[in-house]
Amino acid sequence: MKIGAVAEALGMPSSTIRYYERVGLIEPIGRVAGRREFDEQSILTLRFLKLAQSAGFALSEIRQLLNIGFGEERQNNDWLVFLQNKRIAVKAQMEDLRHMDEMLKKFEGCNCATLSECMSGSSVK
Amino acid sequence: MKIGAVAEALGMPSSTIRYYERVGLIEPIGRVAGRREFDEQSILTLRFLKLAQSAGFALSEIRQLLNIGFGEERQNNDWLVFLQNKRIAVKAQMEDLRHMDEMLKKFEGCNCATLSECMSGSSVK
DNA sequence: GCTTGACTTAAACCATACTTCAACAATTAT
DNA sequence: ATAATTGTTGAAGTATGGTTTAAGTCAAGC
Repeated sequence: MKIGAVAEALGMPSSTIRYYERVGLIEPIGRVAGRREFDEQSILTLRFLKLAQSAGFALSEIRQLLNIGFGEERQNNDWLVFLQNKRIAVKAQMEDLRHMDEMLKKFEGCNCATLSECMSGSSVK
Repeated sequence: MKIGAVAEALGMPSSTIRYYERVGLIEPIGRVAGRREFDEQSILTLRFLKLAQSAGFALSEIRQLLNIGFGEERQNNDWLVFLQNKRIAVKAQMEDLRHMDEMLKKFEGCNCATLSECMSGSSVK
């Protein structure tokens, strides 16, 4: 699959994909006559990148996930610690969002004249 | 309460608070002898700002929440639509995070040699 | 043989969110 | 009283993150 098709399929510009390769987020893509030829694996990695990004991960974090995740480093427990910390961060983020949603819900239903009134009211801490 | 004390209390630099006022995120703070004097209301707004921010809202979104939330515009239903959209976005974000957490959990427990293997496996779509 | 898509590297761009500066004024501590 | 601290302004600068573009070349397919 050539870069244009991949870009189309994943909904990201080719330039971005080239950039990801350039900065080492994805493995160097094999060339056929100088053109990148993507296999399932690299496309999956790009898909993962997109998902992780939309979940709020920075490219630098995704890089860590991709780099230290598979291979020899897997044996030591840095990886495990890293993952656990990430999961804690994800849960904290979800907690923030839950809290925010509660607040929005309160806003939706209330008749407060000011934000302060709303925030100091019962259901929003 | 003066800016230094507020900054201290909320854990944000004074410069940031001045910036928020400058760009209109918070109401102009009344001055006493040229110095800002913060009341409960403005401190609550700052608190809200911090919370919303940690929940992943951009300042531009927070601005909308603060600007169109209270006052006459409250009467029309733009506000309601806006809130509903925000809540949908929040839920979508939570969904992404849930998905990400599932993936991280999978990584934690698996022995896959590659990310692709891991991602194409059973529990991660 | 020309359009289309891809290639390279370096530099440019855009957005977000602050932060710093200079120069001066008011407050507070000694 | 005077020195140290804290505050004021507006404008410009910085940091980070993530692309995107420019300029020039190359190869493939119609």
